[in-house]
Amino acid sequence: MTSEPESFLPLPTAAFHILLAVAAEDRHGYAIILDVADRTGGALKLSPGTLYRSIQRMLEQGLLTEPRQRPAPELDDERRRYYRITPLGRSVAEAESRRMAQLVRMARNRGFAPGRA
Amino acid sequence: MTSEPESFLPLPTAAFHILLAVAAEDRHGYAIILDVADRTGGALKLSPGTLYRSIQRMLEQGLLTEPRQRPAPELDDERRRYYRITPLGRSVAEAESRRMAQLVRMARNRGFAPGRA
DNA sequence: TGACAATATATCCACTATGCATATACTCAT
DNA sequence: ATGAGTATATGCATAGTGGATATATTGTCA
Repeated sequence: MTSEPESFLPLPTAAFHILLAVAAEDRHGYAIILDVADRTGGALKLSPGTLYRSIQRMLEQGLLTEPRQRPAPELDDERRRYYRITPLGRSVAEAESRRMAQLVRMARNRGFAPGRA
Repeated sequence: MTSEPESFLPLPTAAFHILLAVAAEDRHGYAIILDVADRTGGALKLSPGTLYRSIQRMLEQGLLTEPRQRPAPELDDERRRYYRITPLGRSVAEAESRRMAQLVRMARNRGFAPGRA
């Protein structure tokens, strides 16, 4: 069995935001908090409890990996732990995107003025 | 204070599907289960535990009401309890639609091919 | 007729996800 | 040197969910 991306759906809000944060480049935990707050205009501030527990779970599930490579020492902060999205993480994020897009379409059909996505 | 629709976000998956189910017409619990299963092509089957507890919560929150009026006796099933969306429920569903549409847009920007919503 | 599936609502238990508080420790600006 | 900011981690309480179970009625069909 290939661990169907669909079996992870619906993805917890925090997990989806974390995947969005590391989509383009590796990021460490605190940088993820900042990225999410920034992207949502401050509407979603991940609490440390949610963030670090979500990351732990996602590492176990294989949605994230922790690359052993560190940035150049003069740019590094030893406290940081960096995270990278896996191919599975990418498929899951795509599946969740499709699920939500479909939900928005349903909402439009039922008269909840969507403001086209 | 007017009970900001945004304070309900993110809406639990079940709650959003329930609001979609009663958007156009009053429905009873079991009919909601069927509507959700039908709309999602069987992907989401609300369990009784989730459905009836969600409904209870949503009644308390003022997202749903239970109209006292029963269907004509010859069409009625006395066991049924019908639910209707409230104006607040409608605003909350609209706010959640906007939140999800925005999330889909973010996903597209970060390269998670969305299939336009 | 008798059995079984479907309709209909409700509660119990266990687990997951989340927020808030707390803890630790280092860095940076004033 | 004081405090804000950076950075990760855990403890505790609560909310949301699924699955099992319970109860009772209705419909199918062999």
